[in-house]
Amino acid sequence: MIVNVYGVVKFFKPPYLSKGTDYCSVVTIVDQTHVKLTCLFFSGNYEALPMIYKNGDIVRFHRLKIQVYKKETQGITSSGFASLTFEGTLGAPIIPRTSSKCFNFTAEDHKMVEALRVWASTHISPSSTLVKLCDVQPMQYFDLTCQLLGKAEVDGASFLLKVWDGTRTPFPSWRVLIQDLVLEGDLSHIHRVQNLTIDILVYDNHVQVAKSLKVGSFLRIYSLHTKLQSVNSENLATFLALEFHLHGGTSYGRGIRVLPESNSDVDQLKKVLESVDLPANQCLEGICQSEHEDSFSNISSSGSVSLYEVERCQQLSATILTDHQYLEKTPLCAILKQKAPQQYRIRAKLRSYKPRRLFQSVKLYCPKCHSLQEVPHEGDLDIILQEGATRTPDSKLQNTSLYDSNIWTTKDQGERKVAVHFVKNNGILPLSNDCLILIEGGTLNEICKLSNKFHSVIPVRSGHEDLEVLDLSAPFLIQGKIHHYGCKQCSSLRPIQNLNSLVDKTSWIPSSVAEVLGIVPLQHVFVMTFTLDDGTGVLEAYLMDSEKFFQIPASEVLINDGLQQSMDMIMDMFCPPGVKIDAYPWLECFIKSYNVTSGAEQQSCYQIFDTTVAEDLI
DNA sequence: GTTTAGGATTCG
Repeated sequence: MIVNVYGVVKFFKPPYLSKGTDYCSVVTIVDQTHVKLTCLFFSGNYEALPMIYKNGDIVRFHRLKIQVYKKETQGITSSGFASLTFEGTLGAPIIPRTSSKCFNFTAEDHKMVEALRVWASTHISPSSTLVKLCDVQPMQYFDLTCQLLGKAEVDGASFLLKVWDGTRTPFPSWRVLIQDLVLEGDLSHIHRVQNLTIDILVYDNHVQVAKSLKVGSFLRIYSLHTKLQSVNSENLATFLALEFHLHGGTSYGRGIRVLPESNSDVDQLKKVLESVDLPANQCLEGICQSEHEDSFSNISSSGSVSLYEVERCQQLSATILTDHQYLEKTPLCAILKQKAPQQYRIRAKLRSYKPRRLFQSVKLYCPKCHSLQEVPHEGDLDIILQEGATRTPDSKLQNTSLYDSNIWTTKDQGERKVAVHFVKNNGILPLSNDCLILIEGGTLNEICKLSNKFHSVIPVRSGHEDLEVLDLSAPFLIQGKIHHYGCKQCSSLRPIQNLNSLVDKTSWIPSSVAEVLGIVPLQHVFVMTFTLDDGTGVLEAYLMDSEKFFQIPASEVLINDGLQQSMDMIMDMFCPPGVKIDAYPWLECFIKSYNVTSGAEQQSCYQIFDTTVAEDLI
């Protein structure tokens, strides 16, 4: 059949040249019925395809043909196809984007767009992939709204785009080597804002599009990939740089789209770009970085270098203090002679550190009793869960006002019973990604699979009067891959029915869940010993950090390859392998001394505080 | 009124 249909865009691929004769765009829409429809659009005319800029946009398709492909209903362009697209933001002006010269738009249509906006505002998650450069993380895919400042051919398969959005990346952008004179753009402007520009390499099918872009135009680049790389330079041992890649293909909507000047996001971007305080920015941050700017070596640096900037370069430090900047530096030899407790600002190099393996440095810390314990291994966890699974789910504890229950009996596993209790929100079951489930008798493998589907999982067992949290050797709450643990000494477990006291039963904030269940949550921390050397003496200081020092959450590092890579690169930057200590970077640290008594002997020990990796200078 | 693509991340 041929239909006219309204919907909210849930997914889309911006128009791209197909292998046939036409441009192609794939769009998935959804509406109040929660039914999704994936549509394929073809046209020899780029403008004739729906002008979708982001998920959440509202569309109206006319003369859409409905067909079946692989047992799924799909929409496809039929002759006379036409579309209208509207911004999805509540309250935004209702202005149709279309290439149609004439179309009907009644008061009823107006109401339809508004109704879809209202529905989308609570049912479609706001586009989390739209990220400013200051918020990009290493190893991330995101959509970038930016202005094109320069472009250059690199080779047949890749092309360089230099863009900015007025904010500064947490790590300096890599600089792609290009031949002199191939960079198209206002070179002096690019030089002026170089600390705010990033280099993006686009590959394969995107090269043709990139070539045709006009410098100065506003772009949205979809599914741009970041990667953190350690780079060797002549005057610094190593530093970290963020690479930006637009890989070949169109998976996940990878592509580039030019945004019209009338677009509201472009409007906002322009305001940000105009308010960028160039002279101040350049003076404070430009100099150190320009040392390793290779693609600009052909551009003469104008103006003189102030003393302040020179000093800043000489002081180049891989860590900085987050407080106590007023303190004078103390040489290590002086600290070693003094009695604890004291506080010092020091400047030293990291001669070595322990443990060498990352997973050995992550521990669980109780902020109440200050005890430290190991993160349970997967194998141990499986055993703990299996022990918890020996009791048979008690049918009296199923289907309460708090949850709906279901029981499964496994085959060929001794008739093991698994009970899953789905926690309701005001008597109604939420969508699975908002839903907390309680599971009795599940294996680690089953729990992991369920935690991918559901917001949160709590392993439980049947008690006398209520379900109970398992022994605190097991995580009391599992969210995605993150396991939340509680302190055995400090917690006094309360019944599961206490979850009823949480008003919003869809957000499941770990600290709130812990509180109502009487659990004192443990914190994931890095625990490491740094051997610091400033040439006057050597001192061992320990570091305990949840995410302030490395700016990497210890709770996630063991389950995230990208974070592990970042962590390894930071440590390699502090302590570059195969390099003499002279070439190591300086670390500026704040340390506290304290006394430890063991038997009759008293010893001074040291801990690093209020210090963080200097992202802007490494 | 053919074909293209038919959502589902990477060579770099």
